[in-house]
Amino acid sequence: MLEVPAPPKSRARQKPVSVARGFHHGNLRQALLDAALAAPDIEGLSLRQLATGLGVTPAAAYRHFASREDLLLEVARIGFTRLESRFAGAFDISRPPEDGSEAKARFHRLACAYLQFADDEPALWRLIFGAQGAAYRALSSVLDRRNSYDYLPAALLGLHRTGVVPHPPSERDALFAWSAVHGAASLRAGRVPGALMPMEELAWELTSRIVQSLRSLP
Amino acid sequence: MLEVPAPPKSRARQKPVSVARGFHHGNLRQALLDAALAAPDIEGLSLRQLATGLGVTPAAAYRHFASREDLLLEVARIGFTRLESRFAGAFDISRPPEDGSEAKARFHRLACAYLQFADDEPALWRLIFGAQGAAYRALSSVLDRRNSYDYLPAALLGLHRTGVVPHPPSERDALFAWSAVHGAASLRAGRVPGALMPMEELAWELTSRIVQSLRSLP
DNA sequence: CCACAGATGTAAACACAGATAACATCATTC
DNA sequence: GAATGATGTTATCTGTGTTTACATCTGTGG
Repeated sequence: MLEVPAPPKSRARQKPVSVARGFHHGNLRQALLDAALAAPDIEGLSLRQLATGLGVTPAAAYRHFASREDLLLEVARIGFTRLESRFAGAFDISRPPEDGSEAKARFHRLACAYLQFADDEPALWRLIFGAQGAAYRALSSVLDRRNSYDYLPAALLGLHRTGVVPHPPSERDALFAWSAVHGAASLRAGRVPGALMPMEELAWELTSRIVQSLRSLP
Repeated sequence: MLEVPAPPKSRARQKPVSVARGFHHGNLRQALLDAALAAPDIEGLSLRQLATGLGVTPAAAYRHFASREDLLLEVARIGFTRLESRFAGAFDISRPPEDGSEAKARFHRLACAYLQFADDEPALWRLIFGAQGAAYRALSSVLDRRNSYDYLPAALLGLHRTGVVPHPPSERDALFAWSAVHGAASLRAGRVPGALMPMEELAWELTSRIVQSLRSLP
């Protein structure tokens, strides 16, 4: 439920990321979300600090969120859409790749998007996938995951259509690919020494090995 | 506040997992650790509940642990050694595999141990690897990781020595294998639908694909 | 134009958490 | 058999999530 961008009546405010209308605060909901998104440790933040940090009473937050958990879930939802938009930037899912080289490049860019998200927004990554992916699971039932879940199969399908991989991709192929990339991102987020090489190099290692494994299996 | 079920004087105690000496409580430290290990959500538990649940004052816990975080770190350390002992059960690292079939079986059992740990002790798994693996990283500097870090390289080396894989295993080979298995375990812990097949089958999928990828790379 | 209604924020309070300090008690040891 | 140190208790402090009652602002209809 975003209410943002259009002032209903008069009022000529330029928006400094949040404040829009001329309410008591000027939509606090978005300000709370923004502050949470900017926190270095989203899961660890307190509603009270968040509220008082915005010059507002703790109880005010409860006009916009049912609970702290509810706020965090909304933040996770935003984080998820950011990840999705990175996927969308990796390649255009509606246009098939021209040749094998482009198909491999798409797969590589998709892995890069995943890894780069973990690098760029570690707090969001932890919120979504950390702690057994509680937020992730809670979202899965609500979110239409179609978008984000379709990029990996599409990338693998592209590899097959362009002749890089002989067999059409199965769900298990996708699971394996996802496991490898997700696991590498997790190890990287956990600062495991071996996973700290330059991101594109890591993505190349992963994708080329995954492709290699897909070439030869039934 | 539960009053202690046991009279505070003499008493020849057999140890029911924890209580040992005839102190006020009889070693509380271990009792706290045991209670924490048995909790369904270790990270979410409170020192107070833990203490009062054992019929003891909250402050008593601070005689044995500097802080809640300290207790959790100790629990994580125990969890890590449990994981290690599962690795040890997968194969004897001091004896090389007889042939390729045994080498592959060792690799498979190692993956099984990893996945089974996540299945059997989800709370410990989350504590160690969840939330960016904070506990895991905190432990890494203290723990002698030699033991647990050596099983995967040993398994890969066995594959090479028995001729399953042509090239000697590099660190990147190990990283890729670890990423795939760790990622699958994470997705499984997060109850991602695709990862919920029977554990041994999943392990087979993973290990055979990893071996496949190792066969053909430089 | 202005009172009303609903949305928004405040003040005060409750229960609970982690943590500390001063005190009590027990087990061991000289 | 007292001294001593490890262990547990009784307050107490601060901070957090959350709720309740009240105050204020905003937009709207008479």
